[in-house]
Amino acid sequence: MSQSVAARAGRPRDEAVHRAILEAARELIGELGYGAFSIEAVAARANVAKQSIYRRWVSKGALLVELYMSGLEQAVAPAPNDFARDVTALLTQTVERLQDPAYANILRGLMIEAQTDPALRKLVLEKIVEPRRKALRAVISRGTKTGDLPSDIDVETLLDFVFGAIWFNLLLSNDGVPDSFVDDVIGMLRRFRSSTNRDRPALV
Amino acid sequence: MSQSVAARAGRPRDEAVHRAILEAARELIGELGYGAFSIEAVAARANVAKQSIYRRWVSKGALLVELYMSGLEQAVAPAPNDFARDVTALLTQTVERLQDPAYANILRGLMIEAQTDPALRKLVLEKIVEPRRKALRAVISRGTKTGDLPSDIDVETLLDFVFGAIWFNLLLSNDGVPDSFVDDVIGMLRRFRSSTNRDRPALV
Amino acid sequence: MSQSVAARAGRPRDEAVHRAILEAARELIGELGYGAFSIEAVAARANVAKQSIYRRWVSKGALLVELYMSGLEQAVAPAPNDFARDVTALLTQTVERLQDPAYANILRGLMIEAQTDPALRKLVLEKIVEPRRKALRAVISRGTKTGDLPSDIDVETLLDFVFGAIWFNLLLSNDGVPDSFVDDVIGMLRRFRSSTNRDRPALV
Amino acid sequence: MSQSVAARAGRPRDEAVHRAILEAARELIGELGYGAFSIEAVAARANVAKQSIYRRWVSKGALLVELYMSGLEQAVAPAPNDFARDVTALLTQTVERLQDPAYANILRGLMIEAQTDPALRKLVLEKIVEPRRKALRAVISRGTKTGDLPSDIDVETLLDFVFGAIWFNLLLSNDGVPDSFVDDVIGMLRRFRSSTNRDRPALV
DNA sequence: CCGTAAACGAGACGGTACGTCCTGTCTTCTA
DNA sequence: TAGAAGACAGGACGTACCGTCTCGTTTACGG
Repeated sequence: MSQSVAARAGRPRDEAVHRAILEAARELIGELGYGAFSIEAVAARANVAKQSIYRRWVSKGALLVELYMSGLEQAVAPAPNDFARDVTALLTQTVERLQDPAYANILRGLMIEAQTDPALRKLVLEKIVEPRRKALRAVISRGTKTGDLPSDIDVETLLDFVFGAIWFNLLLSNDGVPDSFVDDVIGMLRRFRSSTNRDRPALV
Repeated sequence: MSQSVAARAGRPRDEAVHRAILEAARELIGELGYGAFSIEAVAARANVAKQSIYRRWVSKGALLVELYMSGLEQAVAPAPNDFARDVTALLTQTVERLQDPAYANILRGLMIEAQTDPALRKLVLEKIVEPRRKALRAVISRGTKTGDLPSDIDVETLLDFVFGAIWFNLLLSNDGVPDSFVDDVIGMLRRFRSSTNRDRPALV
Repeated sequence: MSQSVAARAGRPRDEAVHRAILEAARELIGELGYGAFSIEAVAARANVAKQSIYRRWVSKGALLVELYMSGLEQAVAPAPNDFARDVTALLTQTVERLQDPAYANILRGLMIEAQTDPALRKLVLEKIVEPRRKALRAVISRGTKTGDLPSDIDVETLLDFVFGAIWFNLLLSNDGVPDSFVDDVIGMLRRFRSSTNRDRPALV
Repeated sequence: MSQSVAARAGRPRDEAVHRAILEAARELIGELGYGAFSIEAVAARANVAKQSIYRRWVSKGALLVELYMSGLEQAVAPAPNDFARDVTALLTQTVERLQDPAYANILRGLMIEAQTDPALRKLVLEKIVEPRRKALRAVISRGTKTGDLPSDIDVETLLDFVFGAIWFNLLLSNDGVPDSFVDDVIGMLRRFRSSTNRDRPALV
């Protein structure tokens, strides 16, 4: 929680080393895939000692997390205007990033590592998964207020649906997340809207 | 012609060896997780030569596929009565299997291996993913005819939602697929129900 | 010692198989050297079952022995005329056979196998080493009678010298047994002769 | 310039590891023979990673070479007094070392490996064979000057004889190099002695 | 001429060792 | 202390052969 890192004794970490590692890692995983992504390979490509990597990240997974985050532009909160446009903006941002093989492979690698590293699994949830869910949760929440979604929609399950589908396509499908994905989701969300309008009165 | 498979020359594969491997593998992955699942460990526990494993399966992943399938009872087609009950039956079967740590770990392992093995990814889709999708697709299809679901629902995206959510929970969530999952899905599906008839025109 | 093998029940050994194995073995060891000479490789090249090899020879070494002997023409006893010519004839025969890479490699292989197989070591001594020594021993013996060699020469050590030098060159030298070898030996043997003539009278 | 070898970067090789490997190797090959001498066995007995062996020696044979040399006391040049005593001293040293099963097995192993490894064959010649030949060559050379040997003796063939006989007995004979060997050689060398002066013309 | 019995191709099997790769830690020298 | 370099114990990989075994099929001979 201490923000300004207490200046430690001795030689300070070299920022250039940090960057060189991230760059080498991104190249490797982007060009050759996760299979070629080993600490040794990264160190070799970055002309850096293995120890310099372990000094900064506790595991391959931790490096992947930073690798994923380092390229993230500040996620701009969508101007709250139109529900469909907000959803589209949010998901398009996510999906487009997955067109980049580097990003896609980083996420694949994170998923692999998380399976045998509980600490990393937690980290992935906190740093990568939850922020995205939070953003979509906010949009959905606004949608329930504008009537674009039923007010009693099961938000968490809906989030599981949407992000689950993205992960699934990323990890298993032949062509990654399909181009039509965002539209498809919008199409599904529209289904809920109407159910609100007409059903609800009849039932309650 | 009644001889379905021409008897190959040479000593036939020993069925007991086959079983011993699968059993050892299931024990290892069930008790110690995917991290302990190495060909060497399986061979050692099964009292079998490594080569006897490589002779049967081209990769760790291929073994995992058979491991997953070997325990599958014939999937009984649900008696086509009630939509909600059919969905419940189908998903409960799937979700309950994931309570078994062995099955869950097998699927986690498959996901890991599939990331660096395109042939395996295809195999997983064909042998594991698609059959389940097919089953749910059939139930959904019946649902559209009985009016439980709108007839123009986007079936494939819906399947992505449901199975994506399952995979996501299996791979990343703290507690695996939640107990309420099947009910949650039913709840979501109900949202679509009455929307079928004629609210589309009103919206578009 | 029973010469006519008692006719056993069952299918008799196939002589063609026998020959095919020897032929394949000779090709392999001649062309690719002893490193490529494995039972599996021989069986594969001969289109023969491994068992058919083990049925005939207890070990790789035993096969090598037969391989070595199978090509040996009956060693003609040199007509007892001139000492130097007898020695030359005998050694030339030996040395020339070693020009054939197949023979040379067979002997190298035999030496290798003999190091870890006492039974084979004995066999090599009996079947390959001793016959040659016996032949040279006879020539030397005649030489002592004709005065070409001193009568009290240490025959066994002399045999060790000559055949030791051959083995040494075969196994370690850059170019195998040198072309001049037979002449060199004759030259050395001549040294002994003269010692007889002059020393002996003075000494005895 | 006093720093004979530029200190290489990185952690230096651990001298204790080096010794542990040699010791384990010597024990194995001495007690159990060359058949038990595998890199894996050596690593296991030395409590050392296989890689630590491969890092130091390119092959089993290279390790054997060092193993052979590591125990060699500085070969003291024999005080040039009596020819027979010099020869005796030199050969006794060689032969006695072969009484040690470890040394004998090391040389047997070297011979085995050299047959399929040309680089090793060269190394054995350079590091093991040639130094011994050089030593005996020097003694012989002195012998020709003192009249103990004819001045025009064929030195290299003589060396082939002596060392060939040693190798031959080491590799194939029932009891290794015989106890009488050194005396036998001396006896043979004496044969040459008086032949030096002028019997050549008489013979040719 | 029919059954017994071994030979035969084929290839499975338990084992052992190979040489390589990578992990995460360590030890050195040089900033 | 950081950093490059690389050693280290350990673990697993996938491959190659070993010598034995178990199949189905073939080929003699002896009753």
